Amino acid sequence: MDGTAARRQALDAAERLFYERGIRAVGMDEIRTASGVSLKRLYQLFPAKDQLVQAYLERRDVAWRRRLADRVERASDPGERVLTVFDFLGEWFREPGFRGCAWINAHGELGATSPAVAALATAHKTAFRAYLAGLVAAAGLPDAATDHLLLLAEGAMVTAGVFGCARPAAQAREAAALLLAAYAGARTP
Amino acid sequence: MDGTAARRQALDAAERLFYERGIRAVGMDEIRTASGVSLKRLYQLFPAKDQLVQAYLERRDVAWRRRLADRVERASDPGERVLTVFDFLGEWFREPGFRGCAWINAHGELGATSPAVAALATAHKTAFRAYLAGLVAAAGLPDAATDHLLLLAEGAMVTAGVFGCARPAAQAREAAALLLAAYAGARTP
DNA sequence: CGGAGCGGAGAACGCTGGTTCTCCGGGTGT
DNA sequence: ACACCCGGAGAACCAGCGTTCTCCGCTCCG
Repeated sequence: MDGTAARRQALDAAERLFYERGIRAVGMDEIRTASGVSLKRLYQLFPAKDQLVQAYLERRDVAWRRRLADRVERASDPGERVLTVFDFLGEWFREPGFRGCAWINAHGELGATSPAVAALATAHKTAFRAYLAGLVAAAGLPDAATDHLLLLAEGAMVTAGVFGCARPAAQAREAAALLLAAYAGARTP
Repeated sequence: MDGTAARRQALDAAERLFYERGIRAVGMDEIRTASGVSLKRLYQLFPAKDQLVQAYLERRDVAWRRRLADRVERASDPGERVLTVFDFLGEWFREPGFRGCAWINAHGELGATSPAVAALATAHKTAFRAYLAGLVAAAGLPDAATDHLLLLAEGAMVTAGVFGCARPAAQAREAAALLLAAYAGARTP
């Protein structure tokens, strides 16, 4: 097994376990068992658990935002694209094992004690917000819409996580559609 | 020091430390030092850390919802009351040491391993939603408004927590005001 | 004044988990 | 064939922490 394969397997196991159970609840030993990568190798690849945690959050950030973008691009109308974000959320919430937003969870668990984790969480949310801002601009919506939609999306993530239910995605989509209509109404009264 | 005073001091210290740093990051020894309650007494009052955690979440739930209700009741107009929720959030976010919603954080950290914590988090959010539903009904708004407002409020809490900034409260209030106008417009077009 | 019980301080205990070390087998170059 | 290196398995080490125990002084009652 070469280095990149070991790295991938380690990150796969770490991602599954950290997300499923929380970061501090998972020991390195368990990651070794789940990944089949020996402790020695694990510590060569990631000299401390912290770094494995950071690599997990970074890789998941890239993958999550690519999945979002892929899903959104299946809609062609700029106005529709904004709402597609909430369809994506609904599909995500329905996946088995969904347990809320990994960055919100990591921030709540470790944000106070690990500046690196806190920074990765804000970086992820900043990137998500920037992506939304692009959709909002392309749809000709007012700038304020970015933050309104961000709040609906974040609210849907936590609510779905805490209640273990996908409905918040549809409710957020409804609210977003009402807001979109309200912006349009205000522009051309 | 009698039992109820010791209990209060223990919970005060636990609440401050658990909220500030995360639950697993705080040891019983630290709670003893911060509260001045001996370990022996601590374990008489709360036979295990779990129970102290649950008592913390329960007491904070009551206090938080009372503060919310007190703040909202300062507005008299039913429509205004709904928006006052977001003013309350803004004041909360601005308090020194604000670090997001305690129940969202606890759920992210322990929800997967402690059914009791998960249940307390959903109970708190259910109670908050029920309170919103009362305000929505009193204002004559459609039922769907409850969940829309809930999502905005939850989104504001996480966003303020992750970015360490109070603006999301004002943005959520803006979005809520737009939604309120949209409901009114739909009812009397 | 003496003993008994209560409570505090902090040590002790056992377990968990992050990190390192030891031992060993298997492949490789000469 | 033989020395050598790489990597795996798992033990070992050490610190932190939940929980319990020991010792001691104080107070309260006879």
